Amino acid sequence: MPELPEVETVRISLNEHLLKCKISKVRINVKNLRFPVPNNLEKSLEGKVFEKINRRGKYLLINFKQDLSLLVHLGMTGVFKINNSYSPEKHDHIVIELKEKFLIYNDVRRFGFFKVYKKNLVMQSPHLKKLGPEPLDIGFNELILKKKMMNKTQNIKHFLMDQKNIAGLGNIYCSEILFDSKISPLRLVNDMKKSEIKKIVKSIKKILTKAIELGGTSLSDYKTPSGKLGYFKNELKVYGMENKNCFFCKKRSKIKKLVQQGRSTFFCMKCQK
DNA sequence: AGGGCTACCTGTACGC
DNA sequence: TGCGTACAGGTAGCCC
Repeated sequence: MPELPEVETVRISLNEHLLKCKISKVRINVKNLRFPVPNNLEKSLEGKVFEKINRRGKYLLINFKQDLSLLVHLGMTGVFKINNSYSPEKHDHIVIELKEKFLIYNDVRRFGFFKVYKKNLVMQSPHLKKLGPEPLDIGFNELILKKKMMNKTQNIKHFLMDQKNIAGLGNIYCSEILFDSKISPLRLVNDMKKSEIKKIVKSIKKILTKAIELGGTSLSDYKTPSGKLGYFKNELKVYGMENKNCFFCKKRSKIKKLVQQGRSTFFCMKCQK
């Protein structure tokens, strides 16, 4: 499910609902997520009070008033649900009880994970340490990307997908970003012109910002913690659009699908050079 | 050191 | 209807 816009939407929603709430009880139904749920998670969380929730790339950093940060990755199908009462559903792995509220972690494929850190150590976690820059930071620009591209021979789609280069882009938004910047996903990074890199940076910011405004993209699993869908689905121009007329050149060309590094890429051969 | 590929898991869609 | 297969928003950890 979740790339940067979805995780950011979840972050905003959790912040709205959980700030200052105190955890009364934690129940773990399934221990084997991507990594084992920390042994003492129930004990670590009970009695804790939610503070500001942050995001880095596709990771959530859930902070507590006490000296504790919960690092959460949603994998492919991880969702949080916030309800006033609890009625069990399939794949509810972690149920966190608050005063008159339940926070539930549900994850069909179990690729998500939870890890517990002391506040000052969470940024040192191996997951976060290797992440590239935040694409929506003001300081993120073509010079930073260009530097990362030096001496690399990969195609641009693969490059954008690598979290070491930029944090937060995934399979949907990489196709959409390259379509928006009219750059072919097959282009190799070492022969990209500065003007093209600039276009890509502009498209990254534009697409991600718009997607956050619309609450992310709901394909099958993804919903916000309060159960809302993400409406960027209606803005997708190429992802999942194989054989459809191209949004830009209309009937002159159809969207093609190809597989790069084992992942589907969608693009227009006429518009993207 | 750096890159490429696979495994992890369940659900769904599709062809036969 | 049922079975087999391919594919799905991600990434750690293996191998080369």
